[in-house]
Amino acid sequence: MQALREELAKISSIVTIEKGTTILRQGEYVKVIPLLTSGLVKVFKEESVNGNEVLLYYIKPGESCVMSVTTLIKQQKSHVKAVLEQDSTMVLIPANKALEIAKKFPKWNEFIYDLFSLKFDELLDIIEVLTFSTKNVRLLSYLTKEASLKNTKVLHKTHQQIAYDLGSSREVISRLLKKLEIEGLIKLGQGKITLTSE
Amino acid sequence: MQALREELAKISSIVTIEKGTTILRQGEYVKVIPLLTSGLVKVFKEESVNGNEVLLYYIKPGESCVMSVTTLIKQQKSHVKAVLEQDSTMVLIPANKALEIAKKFPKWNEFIYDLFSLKFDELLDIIEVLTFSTKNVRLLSYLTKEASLKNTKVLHKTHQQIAYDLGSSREVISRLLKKLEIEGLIKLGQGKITLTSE
DNA sequence: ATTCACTTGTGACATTTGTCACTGTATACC
DNA sequence: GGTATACAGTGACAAATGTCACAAGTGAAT
Repeated sequence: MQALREELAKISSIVTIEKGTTILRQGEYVKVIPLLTSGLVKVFKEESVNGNEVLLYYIKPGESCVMSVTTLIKQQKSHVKAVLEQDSTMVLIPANKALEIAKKFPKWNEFIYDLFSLKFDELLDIIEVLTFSTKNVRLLSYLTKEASLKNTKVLHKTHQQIAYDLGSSREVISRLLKKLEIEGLIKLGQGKITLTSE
Repeated sequence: MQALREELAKISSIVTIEKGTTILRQGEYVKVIPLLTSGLVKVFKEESVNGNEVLLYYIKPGESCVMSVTTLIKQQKSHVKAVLEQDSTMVLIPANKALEIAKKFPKWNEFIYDLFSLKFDELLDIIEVLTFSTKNVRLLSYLTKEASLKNTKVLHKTHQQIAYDLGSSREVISRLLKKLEIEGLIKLGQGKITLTSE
């Protein structure tokens, strides 16, 4: 594992990129495999026709972008979009070196498998909720996940932003949030949502 | 690649299992990695509370079950259910040998990565349709995928079966199918749906 | 204190989906 | 032919969601 770290340090570059930057566009080819060391990345699926999008999952520090890995191997265009949610630092592994790494270090494959499994499970959860639940369940699950990720009870988000993440409309989100507030699960403020843990 | 095949032949057993058998249950631990040589396997996600389920994707001949691979590596319970849609033959790779294989044959990892990428994309498609489209789009996409998979224009399915696969109800599916028939996209018969390709 | 931009609330309405309670129709088997 | 049995159609209704058109609130800057 130490050897792997040294090898990566040798062939990779480290960059810091600012919040809001799109580091991977849908339809683009992958040139590097990013390994996040600090910050947070959101991964979206864009609707093929309109410009709408849904949040799929986050990439946290210590994780990489599994989609980069596969699109690299299969030489195909990316089917997702990745945007920095916070200023982030990442190690960039050049595409051509990544395959060698995988061959030389079995640990690397285990790492990737682990990630795949994690993200696969997150997609499964989304599909389950989308299929069997109403939007307020989806919304609540989004809020709690968001809160645990940022490690806070207070989310600084507008209803519109949430609507984008969930592929819904602002009015619907507003109404549902209001309901959740009435149920006592959250407290609403301007551009701010507080989870009331009970 | 030849060496890999020989190695697999040495350590694995081949079995033929009949249609309808559940080869992997949700919550169960994985003991073998199946490699399908003939037949067809459906993979479902079950709702955690009720018994409802959604079809996620199929495993075709030449493919393996990616969920088996990761749940094996991570030693976790399966989050999906796999049922034989047709009588199927498969090579069973013992769990303890699978890791050795992965280390010895880089090709094996590539194979798994490819599969992962494929199935990941299918999940993304489902999420996209669930988020941005109505059920009739989802239904149509289901029917065409089903038809291309079985390589026929005639599907032998009842409305109830389709409802189960999509996690919906029979009445809804019936109504939507009727609409699709009026639009001229399909022709309905008892337990039978014919796609009219134009 | 006023203004302005951003954010949120709201009522009305159309669609979509799910559910219930039936009715009608094929098909196979006797 | 008659009759089960599985399969499909239907009407009525409620709930969920999306959309439109505004109204109202909030907070920062001047």
